[in-house]
Amino acid sequence: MTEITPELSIGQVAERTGLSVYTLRFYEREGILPHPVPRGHGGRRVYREDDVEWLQICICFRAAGMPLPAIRHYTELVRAGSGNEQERLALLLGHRERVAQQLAEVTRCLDLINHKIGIYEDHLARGTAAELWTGGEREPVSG
Amino acid sequence: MTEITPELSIGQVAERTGLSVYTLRFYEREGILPHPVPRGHGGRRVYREDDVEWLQICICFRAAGMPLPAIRHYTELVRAGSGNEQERLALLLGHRERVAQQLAEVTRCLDLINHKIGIYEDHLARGTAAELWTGGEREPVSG
DNA sequence: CGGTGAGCTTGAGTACACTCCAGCTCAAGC
DNA sequence: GCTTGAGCTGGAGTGTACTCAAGCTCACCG
Repeated sequence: MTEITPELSIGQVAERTGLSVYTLRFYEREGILPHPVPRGHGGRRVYREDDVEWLQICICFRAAGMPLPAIRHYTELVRAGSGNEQERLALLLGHRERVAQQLAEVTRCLDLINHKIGIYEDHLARGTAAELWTGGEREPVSG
Repeated sequence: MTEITPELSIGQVAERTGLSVYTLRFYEREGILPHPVPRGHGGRRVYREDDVEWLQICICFRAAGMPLPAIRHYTELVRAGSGNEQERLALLLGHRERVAQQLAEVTRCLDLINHKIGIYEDHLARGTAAELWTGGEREPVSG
């Protein structure tokens, strides 16, 4: 199914994920990967495409504000194998709620920024910029 | 226009904004407020509703991942008065881009979580949970 | 066979954003 | 008049998530 390249060095994983090699080693120490990365010649880490995919999920979780301990917790559940799917589901549901909240917050912020940008563009266009602080600047909040 | 309460203590501002008094003092030190907070009897900070509004904007910016130095920069432009509206606009436009990116990322993450939740709910409903890791777990990434 | 480059480990250092402590001042209540 | 509570200052401490340093091993290249 897959093309080739079953094995990846830490440098290649860094390149693919955008994480630094430092961070990859750090994540391994932190138990963020569902299994210890096997070592090849000279003790070098040997990653596989699976690991890159997993890391991309983790990156996504991180981007949504999931702290490393929570990711580790999820990882541990997966590592423990089947039998705890309820728990995994609960964890995901909880996280979904937090992400949805964050999404709402960020959206609200974007609205605010757009509103402010509109005011600045408007006033700059007609040269009434001097009144921005006492007039327009406060508008987004109070109204 | 406003009801009453033209003056607020740091404790009241903390209550209204959800920030701690520590954070409020910290933000002042960091130059996050557009003017030094005046002091009343016994050197106590005297805030006004304006400040609460400004802080709420800052909280919004923070929630969208704007670092404190960037907020300070914006604050400084506002503090400097009129004449730098182009710069403020540029700053806002730049920040909007970052926020939009973050929004896309968080949305993508929410999709991923929803996808995973769907898989777990599905499999739990029909008792095929044992195959999740080798089957469903990787699906959200590879497909 | 010496240098370069990628990787290894342990452990320390950094950046950011708070968070708290010690020791102080007031004002009000009992 | 003493305690309590809210606030003050300067500076130290904390938690999170990296990030880097020192000193090492290999494999490869000229």
